[in-house]
Amino acid sequence: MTVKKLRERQAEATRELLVGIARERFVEQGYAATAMDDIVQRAGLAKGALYHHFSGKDALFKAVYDVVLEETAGAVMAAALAEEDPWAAVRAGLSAFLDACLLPAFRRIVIIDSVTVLAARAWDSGTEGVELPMLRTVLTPLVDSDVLPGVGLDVLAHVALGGLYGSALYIARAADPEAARAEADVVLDVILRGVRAANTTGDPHPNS
Amino acid sequence: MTVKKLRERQAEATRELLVGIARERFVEQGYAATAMDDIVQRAGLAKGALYHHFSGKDALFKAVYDVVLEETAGAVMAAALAEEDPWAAVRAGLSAFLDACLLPAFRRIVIIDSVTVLAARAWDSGTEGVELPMLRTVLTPLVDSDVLPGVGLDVLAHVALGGLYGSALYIARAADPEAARAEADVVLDVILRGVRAANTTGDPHPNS
DNA sequence: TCCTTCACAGACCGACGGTCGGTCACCGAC
DNA sequence: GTCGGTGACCGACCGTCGGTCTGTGAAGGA
Repeated sequence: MTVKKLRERQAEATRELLVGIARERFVEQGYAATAMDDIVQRAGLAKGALYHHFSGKDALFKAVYDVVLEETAGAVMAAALAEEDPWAAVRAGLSAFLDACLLPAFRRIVIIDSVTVLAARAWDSGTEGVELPMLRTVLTPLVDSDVLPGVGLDVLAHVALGGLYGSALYIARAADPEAARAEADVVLDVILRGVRAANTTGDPHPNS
Repeated sequence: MTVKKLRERQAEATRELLVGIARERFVEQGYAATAMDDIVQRAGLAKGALYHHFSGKDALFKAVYDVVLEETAGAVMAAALAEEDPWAAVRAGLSAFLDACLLPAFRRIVIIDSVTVLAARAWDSGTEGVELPMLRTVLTPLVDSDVLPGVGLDVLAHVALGGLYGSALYIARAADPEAARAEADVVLDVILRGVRAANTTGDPHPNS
């Protein structure tokens, strides 16, 4: 199956070319301000080619979105799964996420535009993204064990994701992203340690 | 000044009419799917009238956004300011916010569409919304006092706002909004009590 | 070699956001 | 009152953009 026919390879190449150009434009100008004609022209193709590979503008965005998301999701999951302790895993994933927030592509595609563009498709229907399952994986040990009693996994994942997005926006707005990242780190750490200390039995919480 | 000329009253009336119709359409179909022609036709006016009052589609949305936001922001602030204790104020405002999340207008306009539509205008420039100052007001006592040491007010407000948005999205997606609201309430309460207990000196945190 | 398949071309369409010259009712000045 | 100015509103028009449709030429199995 690694041996592909010439036609398939060419088609895949143009598809990736289109996704690449689209990604560049979406990140730079945003979804609404990017014209399909512009993408097509920069790729040296005609509109027919684009619509042969993607059913519409939103589908093209979705393809870009998937690539960008997978790039960071992989790093975050890897960081989290490398830890044994559930709390440490959360902490590590959180740090990896904040690193991702320093990348313009992640901010523009995943944080800003995805909400509106994919609203009708991914949320109203049963489809789900990658972030929530990811968060669920990381948070499950906390809910399953005796800590955090009576807390729904889904709600917790949503609230956590929201908090992460909030910090992402703060970093996105800041003049100095690096410094903002450090600030966000402090806040998230305080919240994390707070929840941990208050809901852990038999653990003398370190106060300073 | 309550005595207004006929022309002014008429103009204001049409302006409010347009905002009302626009709000209805934006909430029902979302920003992108709503056509200016449709709004104009439903209002029984011509396009010229609309563009006489609003510089563009985004300006019209901003007007709707301001109205919707002010409606809920007033309720949230009132609930928060009615409390003496800072933590109780946060708790009360939080509850009022979750109530607001049950309203479709707030979800669609403020949570979903505002992020993208007002992105270029409100974020890149120095302009700020109403939510963040509001949150800052509520959170200032916590940061100023000895609790939550070393935490930046702005970051905390952003993360808190994000968490609230996350819960809002969870409620928006849920089949049973009322039940979802209750779930979100539990999660936010756990986080709140956690942070409070872990960072309050001389307060024996109630564990159950 | 033929002929099916398919990636790709590019002219075309309808819809939508936005513009602009024109019209007419209102309002202050004399 | 009437007269000139103002401004709310009209609606035809334009440019752009997402999306469609028919065509075409090369790839590849028979």
